[in-house]
Amino acid sequence: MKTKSFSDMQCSIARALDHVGSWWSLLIIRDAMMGARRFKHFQENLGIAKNTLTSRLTDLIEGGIMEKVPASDGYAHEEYVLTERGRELAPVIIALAQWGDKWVAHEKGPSTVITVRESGEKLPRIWPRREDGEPMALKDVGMRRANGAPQKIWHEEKEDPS
Amino acid sequence: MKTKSFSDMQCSIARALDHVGSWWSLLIIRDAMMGARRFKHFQENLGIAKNTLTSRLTDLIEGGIMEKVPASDGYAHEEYVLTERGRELAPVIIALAQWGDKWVAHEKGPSTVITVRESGEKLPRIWPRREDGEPMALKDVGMRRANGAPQKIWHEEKEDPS
DNA sequence: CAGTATCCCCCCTGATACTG
DNA sequence: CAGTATCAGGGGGGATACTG
Repeated sequence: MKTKSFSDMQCSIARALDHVGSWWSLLIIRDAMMGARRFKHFQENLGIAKNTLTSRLTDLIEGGIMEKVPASDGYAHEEYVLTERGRELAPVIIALAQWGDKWVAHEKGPSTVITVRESGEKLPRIWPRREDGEPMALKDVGMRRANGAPQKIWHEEKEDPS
Repeated sequence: MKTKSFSDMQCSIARALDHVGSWWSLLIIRDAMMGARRFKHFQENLGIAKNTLTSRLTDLIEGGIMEKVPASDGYAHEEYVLTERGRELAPVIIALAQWGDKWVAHEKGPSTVITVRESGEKLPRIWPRREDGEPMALKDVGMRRANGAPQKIWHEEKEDPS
């Protein structure tokens, strides 16, 4: 995602997107979260071209999201594992998966199943909550631009004709 | 995001990504959530080319994420608003914003502030939780491929040499 | 103001062949 | 197996000019 890098935007979302890079990145991260560690695994499971995979992995490493480590089994090859920064993308992945499940499910059903590991139950929907832990209605979530950033039109209510 | 559409993958995440389209889509959705409704608003705030914006908006409408409605103020122009399907992308947006805030913040601080509207407090971190509502450690979240889908390497523990 | 129409560029991606 | 190198394409994106 170049041509107009998002990284200089003073917006957490844009900056996050800039780091995550391209769509492949999310899928690579997803696979890594499911246990993929080796080049071959990513390549086979994603059906991605090798050079593209190399490129994406490099980006992810430069972004501090993954890192290259010696093989866990003592073999010569190296492996790719998520850093903490990368692992903390889990809420993004989960939110995407749950949205996809609900709104654009495949006819054969979801392929990625996210669970509470100990109980084996499906993970409850990830959702904004109040301080007390209660899930809240989306309309009760406020989003606005902060002080420093240019405030243009909006701000809470939208009924201004501009 | 073509060349290899993700939509035929039996993976909720890939399918979600396919619908959301390109990175611009997320930023458009973000702006819509903050109250932007008019072509001009999106264009000015995002600094996106007009034809590109048209293209992205069209995609979002075709994907059922936004819809075109008559202007709320009675003017001739039309406006773009999120559908329920689109609004439910909020967890994705929020997760991205919070990740960006934490890991790749702009030196001037975050520009997008997400709050609990009534209290005005910063929204608690969106995070996977158990059935009882307690937030859980990421390592306790399970991700695996479902029955129908090809199960390759992973599955819970990763210590298999393949 | 809200687009549409052109033109062009360039990055992402894929395919193939090659190397340690 | 894990990449790197090279070549080619396609689409997303930008700039500008034009229209209702």
